[in-house]
Amino acid sequence: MTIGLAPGPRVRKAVPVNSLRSEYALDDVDWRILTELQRDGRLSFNELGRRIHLSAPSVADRVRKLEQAGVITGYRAVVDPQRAGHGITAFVQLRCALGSCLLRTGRAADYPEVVEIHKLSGAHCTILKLRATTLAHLEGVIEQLGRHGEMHTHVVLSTQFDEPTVSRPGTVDRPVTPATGWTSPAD
Amino acid sequence: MTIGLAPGPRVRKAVPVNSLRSEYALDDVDWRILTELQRDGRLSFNELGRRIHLSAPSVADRVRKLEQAGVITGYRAVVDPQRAGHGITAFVQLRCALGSCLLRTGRAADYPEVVEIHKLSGAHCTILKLRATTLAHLEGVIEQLGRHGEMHTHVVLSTQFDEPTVSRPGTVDRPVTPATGWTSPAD
DNA sequence: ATTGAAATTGATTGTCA
DNA sequence: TGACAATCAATTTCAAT
Repeated sequence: MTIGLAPGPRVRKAVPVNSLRSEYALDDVDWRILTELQRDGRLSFNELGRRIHLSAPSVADRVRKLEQAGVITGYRAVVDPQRAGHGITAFVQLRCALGSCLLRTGRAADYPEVVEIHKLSGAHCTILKLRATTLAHLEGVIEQLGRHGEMHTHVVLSTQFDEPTVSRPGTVDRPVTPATGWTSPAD
Repeated sequence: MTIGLAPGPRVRKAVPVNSLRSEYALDDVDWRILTELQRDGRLSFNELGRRIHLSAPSVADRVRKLEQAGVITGYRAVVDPQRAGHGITAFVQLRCALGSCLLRTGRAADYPEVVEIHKLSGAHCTILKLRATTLAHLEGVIEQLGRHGEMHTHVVLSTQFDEPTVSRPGTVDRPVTPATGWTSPAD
């Protein structure tokens, strides 16, 4: 009963990552949809409508508009890095040498270990989030990256919280998701 | 055709976050499933099986095992923070005062703005990722957080890459997802 | 693990308020 | 815009090979 119940078609495509830079105004209904869909991205229009008290055709329309407006950029399964063999997480701050900035030269995205790249204000121009299988693995990546400039490495000992969910601006309804599934690399 | 095609049932529940600390060994098939499901979390067993050349019942079985093993922890819609009104992202490093460590006292998870909490090695004991609607908003949060210890704030100017996807350890098949939908707070 | 069949559920359409 | 009802299509699941 906990397991899958019923069959039925569901073929909505992942996401046409169309970028319409229109300022889509989100109302209450939109936010309820986003909340539910961030909690369970596989909800059917039927079930979703049931939860937010709206008819299936209506929610379908809303969802499509949210997708086309670029608010919803996709649907994905969330994989626990630990259980998938990527036990090590690290943050790397680096100040790029002018000529060899990682963002321009090395194509940091070429490293599968690089999960995030952000340009920052402050002394260090960039912060990277890395994910590696072992410390040895991490060491290798760090070594490679080191060529792109001065860097500071911070190895994550444990992750207390990691919830990409976007919540409604004026609301403090964080679903209090305890760090389930997130553990120390050493535990 | 780009839009939804066909109807059909799909009621698989979000995720029984059961924590079975069994070392589930992932083989090639598992990784192909994870890859596809991370790309499109709404794939049906049929379509998924079609893509990895496996029968629907088989993939269903696999997926269920991956869920129960805690490898797949959920399915969620991905929302673009920018388009959802959260234009500001920031990293905060803080060294907790012994008595008032954020992780123990303040329940950092109570702040909806706190999206990630990691304990670190190195001088600063913790790194937080924040998400706010405006700089003023961020300022307020920072101020609150400041009571928990010495901290360094880094505001994200732009995000080049943000792909939570977990890739197969030995593989370098990163889908080269350009920073679509990720832009500077100021653009 | 695959193939087949049955049952169920979901998506979509058109119409009305 | 949303709700309702009906049609159609695809999926899930179960059985047996």
